[in-house]
Amino acid sequence: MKEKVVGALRPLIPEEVTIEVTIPDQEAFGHYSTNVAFKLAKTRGTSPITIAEDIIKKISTNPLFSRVELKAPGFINVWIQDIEYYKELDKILLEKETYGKKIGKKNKKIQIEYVSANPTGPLTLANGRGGFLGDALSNVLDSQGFAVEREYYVNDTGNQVVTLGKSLVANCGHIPFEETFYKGEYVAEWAQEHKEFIEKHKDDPEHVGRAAADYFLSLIQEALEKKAKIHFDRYTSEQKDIHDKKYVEKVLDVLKTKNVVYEADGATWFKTTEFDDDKDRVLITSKKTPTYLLADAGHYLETKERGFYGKVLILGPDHYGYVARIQAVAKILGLEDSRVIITQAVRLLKGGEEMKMSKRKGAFVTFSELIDEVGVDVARFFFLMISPDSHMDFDIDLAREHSNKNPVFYLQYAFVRASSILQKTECGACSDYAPLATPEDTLLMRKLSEFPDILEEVGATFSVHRITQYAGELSRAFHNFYEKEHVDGVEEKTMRARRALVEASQHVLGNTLRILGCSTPEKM
RNA sequence: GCCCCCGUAGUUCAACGGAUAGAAUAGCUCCCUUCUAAGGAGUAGAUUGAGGUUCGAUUCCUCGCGGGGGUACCA
Repeated sequence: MKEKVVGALRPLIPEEVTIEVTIPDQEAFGHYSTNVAFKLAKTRGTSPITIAEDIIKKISTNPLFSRVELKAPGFINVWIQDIEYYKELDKILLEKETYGKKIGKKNKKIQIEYVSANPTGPLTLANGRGGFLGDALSNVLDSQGFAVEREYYVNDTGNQVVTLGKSLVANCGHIPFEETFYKGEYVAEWAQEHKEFIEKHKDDPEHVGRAAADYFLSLIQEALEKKAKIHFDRYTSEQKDIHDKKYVEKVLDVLKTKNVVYEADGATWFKTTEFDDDKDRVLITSKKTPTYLLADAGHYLETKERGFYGKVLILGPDHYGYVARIQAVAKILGLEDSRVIITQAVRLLKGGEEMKMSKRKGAFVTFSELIDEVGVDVARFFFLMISPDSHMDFDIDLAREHSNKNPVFYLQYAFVRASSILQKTECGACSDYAPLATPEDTLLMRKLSEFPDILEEVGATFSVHRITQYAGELSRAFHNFYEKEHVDGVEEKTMRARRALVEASQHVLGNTLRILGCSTPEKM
């Protein structure tokens, strides 16, 4: 609907001025509102009022609007003709679960990499936050016509695997324990269960580490796919897909041809300072081992070679320092659209006191445990409500209490109520929506039509939490409608119109839940 | 030290530079002969401080004050 409003204004506004159209928080200011008059006033040197008056004169005859109004100091507020909303209802009833999706060729390949937790232990809450975000963002981009690949990059080789192996060997008492080793319960458990295996391979910690890593990865996969419903198209193996396929060597050659590589102090460096980094970074150490940056660069090259025009990398707060250098890689390789989203920390509280999460120290509540505690829909919705930039406090003691009061139930309950009405009423198709005249009817009707606009906006800005916001507004509109208006037991024409409205609501409520990755229960 | 994020109701979070700063939850008052009360109506409650830019600042800039994270030839 927003698109139509912009379309009506477009011919009147110079091309270089972007037209912003918002939905005012109160109906007295119109269904839609724009501030273009303010923007034009700046360049033209006339008052916003004069400009707005001029624009209003020209659009007031447009059949799209039922009313157009100037509001001081220069807002242009418009009301949409009912017929436009009726058309939208028809569209929803026709398109059903595809309403809001952009159909057509999916020729833009974009890769979303998320979680990518090292297989050295269970998933943390921070991993989960990025996981939910990546999963939901993938759903949105998919709906907006991108060919999305959901990727988990598995660091299944290198130093940390050796360290994990050594931690296990040390756990069985074959070598002394060192400060850098992994300490969690999970390490001790695995060591206990594989005593003989570890003893046999105690001189090859990498072998031990790899076996354990394989096991931890299988646990992670199970927790993600089955429990958290966070899905991936591809688990890319650093060893098999990058090292074995020579991407490390290949990318080094590429970087060299771009003149951004030099030798110093026996190491090979990448001139990332030319790309807003604080300092240059090492690609190959003086001991002639490649760093993770080089392997990751190989990974980016592999993505680029498989035809992706863009990549979104979702990382936890501990990887902030990595952004500049990986963006340098993306730029050099010519990846058209490379974005990095840093999710801020999830602070875990217990009875109001902070609990430190640390894989190495082993003191933490895992992502799986959280889901066991509150359920996947609640955890997902709660995490997705919050902007990735916000630090997040999660009190595990209040978790169950939160779960009983979580807004996701409010949304699901609206869906259940809609489904229930549809089951209990029966009538033919509706051809006349005019009986939808009460404030509750029309507010709900208008709210439904916002759904495609929200998806489009999130597709462009990646602000997934806007969807959970919208979900709250939509379900509120529905519950209000449900309380005040009846479908059953009213006059035939009204019943037909209302039932159609309920059916449309059920589709949009369902679509909202599905795009967030939450379930759509028929009963609660 | 330097870099990044955050600071909004008692609490957890919203608010492309827009209009009377929104929700949820906790509190208080009401509403179940009604398509599921996991609901609805009402009430009370907030922008860390000082400057600046602007017609307009929670939002942008500067400086404080708080909290978190990052600053390896580790990953």
